[in-house]
Amino acid sequence: MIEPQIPKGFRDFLPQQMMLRRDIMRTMSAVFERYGFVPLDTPCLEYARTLEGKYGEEGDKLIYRFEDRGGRAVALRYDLTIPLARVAAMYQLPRPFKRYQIAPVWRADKPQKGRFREFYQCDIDIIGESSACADAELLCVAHAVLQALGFDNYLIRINNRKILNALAERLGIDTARIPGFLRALDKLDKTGPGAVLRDMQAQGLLTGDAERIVREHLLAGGDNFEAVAALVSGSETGAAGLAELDLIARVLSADGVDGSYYKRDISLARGLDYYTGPIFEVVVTEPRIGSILGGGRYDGLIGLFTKQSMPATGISFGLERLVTVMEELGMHAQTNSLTQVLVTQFSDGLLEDGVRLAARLRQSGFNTELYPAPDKLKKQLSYAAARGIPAVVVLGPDEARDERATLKNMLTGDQAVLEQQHLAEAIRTMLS
RNA sequence: GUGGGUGUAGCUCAGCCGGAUAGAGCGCCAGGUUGUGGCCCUGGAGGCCGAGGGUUCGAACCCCUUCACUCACCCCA
Repeated sequence: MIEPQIPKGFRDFLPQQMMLRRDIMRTMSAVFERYGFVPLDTPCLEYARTLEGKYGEEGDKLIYRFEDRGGRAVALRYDLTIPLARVAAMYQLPRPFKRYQIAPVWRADKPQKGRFREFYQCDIDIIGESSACADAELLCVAHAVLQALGFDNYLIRINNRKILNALAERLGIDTARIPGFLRALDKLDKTGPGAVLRDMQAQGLLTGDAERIVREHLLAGGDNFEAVAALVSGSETGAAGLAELDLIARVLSADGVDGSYYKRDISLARGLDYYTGPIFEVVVTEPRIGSILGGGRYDGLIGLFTKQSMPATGISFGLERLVTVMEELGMHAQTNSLTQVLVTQFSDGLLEDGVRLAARLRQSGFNTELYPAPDKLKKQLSYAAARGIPAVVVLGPDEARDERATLKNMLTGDQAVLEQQHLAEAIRTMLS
């Protein structure tokens, strides 16, 4: 006997969980399509060189990489963005190109709460449009998806790499050290200003008057976004970044997104190296699970795969995290079955009658099961009750003799004997 | 990659300083009700106490090793 096991960080999705996941994916797809996004899929396997060097030092270590039988270096996709960039470079797509993709990605990470080695991302991206209007639309979609799923307790954090770069420049931090600067800054709401300052000092980032500026503008408390904005508005990059965020706010507001759902946040940095403009993250307050969505503009990325450079922006929902939050908050009714009607089987002699009746009910549009054996009625009713099947049709010798059947409502316990030809109508009424 | 925690029935767990046939609740199966679920009552099945080694008269309990799971850090969805 082989001990049944699955690799660490990988999971089976049993029906109960699969139904929740499927519902979330359907809701998302519907919203995506309502905003004009079209579906796309790419292989799970890419050549390693396609993925490597795109995610920063930490990211590269988490790529599942191996050699195929022909000795080629291949890798499981780490996200959906790089494969999209590859696609955008390989095909002549109409632009702006708006696609969505819901698919698993793999990271050789150590699993923990809400974090797995195989997990699903749900991405929307807009390629070929440099206006921040495109970024804003992504956030409108994000908001619409979360609303459609029943979320209310979340915050869309918005920042801009241009502003951060202008800030770094103002502080005299050279380009090579910006990632470390951002990493330190990103921890502001987690570890507090003191720790951030110490981190920056330890990295030797703060020379000249930089430390004073950081203390007074970034870590002083109050509206540090405004303070930094004032600091960088003189620089061309900084001003451009600020203008983009203004445009985004205008679009969100006009789309009817309440101001309480989003916030400009100077400490949002995002880990990936490839972001160049507006960046986003959505956090939920209740289960502390990190972000449920992340993304931003990556204008330079597609240029890595083709001479023709192309602006692009995108966001990614973490399906697992949405599921975790929805489960912990009891936001979704759990079901064990999608069956609407169970036809009981009374005895061998009534087998064909049962099959025929079930077939007719299916033709009428009901998800219908015929109980698979002539067990005791008690057992058949328990089967329906345990799965939450709302309607049971009992077809015994008495009923069969004169083309009738007993319809039982499992929620109320009510039942009635009906002509078989009136069953469908009665079930429809019962289920509505 | 670093550091904690936990492994006992299908599930959630109890089992005090080592002591006899290892327990509970839930679930499952059967019966009470030979054509009726949920509630109630009765009974039943189901455990190499994660694995290996050691200490001991005696180990689920103590020690070592190992594996698995889990949480946190780093980073991220």
